[in-house]
Amino acid sequence: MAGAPSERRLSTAEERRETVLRTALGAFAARGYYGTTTGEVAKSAGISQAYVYRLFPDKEALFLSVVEHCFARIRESLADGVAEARGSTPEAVLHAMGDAYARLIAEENTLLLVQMHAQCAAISEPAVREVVQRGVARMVEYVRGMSDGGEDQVQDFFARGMLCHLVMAVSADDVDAPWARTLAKGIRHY
Amino acid sequence: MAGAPSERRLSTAEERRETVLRTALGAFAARGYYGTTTGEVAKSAGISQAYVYRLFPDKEALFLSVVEHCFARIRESLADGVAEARGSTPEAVLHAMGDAYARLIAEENTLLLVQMHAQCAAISEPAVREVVQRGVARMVEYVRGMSDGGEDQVQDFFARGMLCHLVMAVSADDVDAPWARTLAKGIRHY
DNA sequence: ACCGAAAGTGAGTGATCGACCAGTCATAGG
DNA sequence: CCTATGACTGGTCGATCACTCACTTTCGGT
Repeated sequence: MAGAPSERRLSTAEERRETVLRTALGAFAARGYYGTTTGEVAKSAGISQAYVYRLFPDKEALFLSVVEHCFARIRESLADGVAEARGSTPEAVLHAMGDAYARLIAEENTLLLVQMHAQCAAISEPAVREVVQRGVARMVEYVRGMSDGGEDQVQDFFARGMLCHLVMAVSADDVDAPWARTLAKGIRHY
Repeated sequence: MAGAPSERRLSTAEERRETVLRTALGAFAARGYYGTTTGEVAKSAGISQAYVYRLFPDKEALFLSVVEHCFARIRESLADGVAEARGSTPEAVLHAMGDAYARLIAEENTLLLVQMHAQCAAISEPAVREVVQRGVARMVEYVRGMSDGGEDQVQDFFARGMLCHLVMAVSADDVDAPWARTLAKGIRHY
């Protein structure tokens, strides 16, 4: 495959690890930590199930990697939002961040779904809870720091983000009904 | 059946079904639909695993019953809130509803946790999605109708409700840090 | 051409899952 | 007391789970 002689930075195993990470993201997005099997992940990554365990110590570590990758991607998109509205009012910065986030999950809604599943798994899986706590903590402080918004503004920002989870869970934007329109109002899905 | 001389409304099987429903609520609250086994439910209900399948056709039906029971309990608490602020301004009614909901999940946070897991399971389990859609739809219309609030007010109400999920998932009220205080601010946990 | 290391897999391990069935036990009506 | 009915369980089924290991293939360096 692409026997490119020039700039190959990653070892082949490292490339595989990234492939598995990406496809595992899709798998975990659908059925979560408990509902996803390592066999499914392997299959969708095009490798044997045994090799998953060469790339990651166990299922939990794989899931944690996926969740962390997910947080990183979201942070990047928030940074994009900040870049668009640098130095504006807190309201403008928060709006730009929300918009960037909306664009991100519009083109890759698995990120949002993994967030949901991670929060669910955090309930009774200490290792997951720790990662989610750190991820959320960092995100809150980033949003606060970059927007210079007040407590209520920052809180509203995350409340609105969580509302996206509900909208996605019930497919509110596929439903043509008043209740669905109320929930999804103003949530841009590009 | 019901040959009981005194006031026994439910047949014994019906009683058992309710017992299983209550304990299953606790089990599903912890590990969700995929992560909870019928064996665990049976054990915590004090019956054999086989008998779970006499009371419910399968695991899915049991989970759906739990979720529906959950929605019903929440609706009751919203009604309590309405009763406290009948005829007031939309803001007052919404606040009373939120307060009643907060009291409910303070004394039985499993209801909140099941809601989270139900939304996650709704992603790839059509039957669950249907139940959650109906439950949420009914809730939105109830809140709108009773509060007479505008679209934005109703939407904010549910956004705030979803924020509770995040607060619970990361145990924000057990963490003494600015980010946690920002998220949990104003969320009454009695 | 050869070799050592890394990439990758087939074939399993024991454990546990949801679901089922044959049967035991308690009880109420006659 | 007898018997029919409903509550309830032990034992087990095939499938599937996370995880392991012995093994083969690929490939870069010399």
